[in-house]
Amino acid sequence: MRWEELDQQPCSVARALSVVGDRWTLLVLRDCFLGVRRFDAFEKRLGITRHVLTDRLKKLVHEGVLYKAPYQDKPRREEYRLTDKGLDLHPVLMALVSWGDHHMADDRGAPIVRIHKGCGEVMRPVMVCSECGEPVSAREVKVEPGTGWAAQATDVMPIEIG
Amino acid sequence: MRWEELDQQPCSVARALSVVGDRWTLLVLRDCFLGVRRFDAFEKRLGITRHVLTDRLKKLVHEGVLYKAPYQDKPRREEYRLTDKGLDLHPVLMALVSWGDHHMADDRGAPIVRIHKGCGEVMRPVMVCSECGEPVSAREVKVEPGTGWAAQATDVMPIEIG
DNA sequence: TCCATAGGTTCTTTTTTGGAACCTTGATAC
DNA sequence: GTATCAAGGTTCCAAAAAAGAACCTATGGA
Repeated sequence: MRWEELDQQPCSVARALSVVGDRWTLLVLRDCFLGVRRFDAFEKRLGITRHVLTDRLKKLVHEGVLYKAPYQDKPRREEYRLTDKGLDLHPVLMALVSWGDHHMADDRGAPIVRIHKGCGEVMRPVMVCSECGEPVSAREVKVEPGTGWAAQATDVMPIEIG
Repeated sequence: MRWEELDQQPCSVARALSVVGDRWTLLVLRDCFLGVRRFDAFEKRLGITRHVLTDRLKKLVHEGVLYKAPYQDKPRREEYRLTDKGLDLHPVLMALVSWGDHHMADDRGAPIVRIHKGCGEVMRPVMVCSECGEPVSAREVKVEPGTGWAAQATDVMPIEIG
């Protein structure tokens, strides 16, 4: 499979990664969630080349994850903001943050802490089951083909992890 | 910032992405969570080139996300399995699945469904606050520097998203 | 002897990045 | 009026990474 065919796979992970799965995209989105909106701010913070930044922002707008909103005329300037589709990526960033805090932090601890406005406490994100509310780990989830499953000769049925 | 310097950033997202943030790594891990363990199985399922697959598996072993376990002698063969550090990436994959199911599915619905063994129901993963147990969305989280924060001239303080 | 299998390595070509310079529109300084 | 600056790009070239195919090694079987 070529990278460009990813979005046609019968797999939500593959389809999601076809949008956010390349080198800089999730870092651009991290900055979006931190409130960064302008081209030169992304450039300065990320140290990304302008060429690549242009490309990633265009792609994210095209996919409906960001939208361009004018913030002045004469000369016209536009900034990039998260759409609802983009805001829905928050759990992905939170999951990465959580893993990074746990497994990649140095001895000084987490560089950034998150406070849940609802309860006012410093929080960790926890993944729970939508049905029973219990935290879910890898071994507690079984996968099965769903309605969108279209088996192809090259597909391998998912099996359970041991 | 060059891509290779990502792991030195004072940001858990950047550090996490320095391990799993390139083109094929998260797809390799998806297959690990589905029970795939052998080189040729990854190759057939992903359609990735052998060169890139070798490189990604080596990197994941080096980072402690996978480990090699022998499954036969004469000739010696080894398979790749998730370590605890690797299993902890499950929420990242779940978050991507959830977003993909919601925003990238075609009209046939999700290709794969997940069943929570604990309650037996078809589940969606939900991100909740570790302190109060309520679901958290992007707008309900405030970020602040933590103990590992080491401000540098080029750093920009996180601001709240609007 | 010939073929197959698992797990790679090597080679060449095509795409992506990195890095720097240049362009455009208007605002402001001299 | 000329010079400079800012934001948000585009263009060009070199370096790095990925795609695609062929080759290598150890063993086992027909």
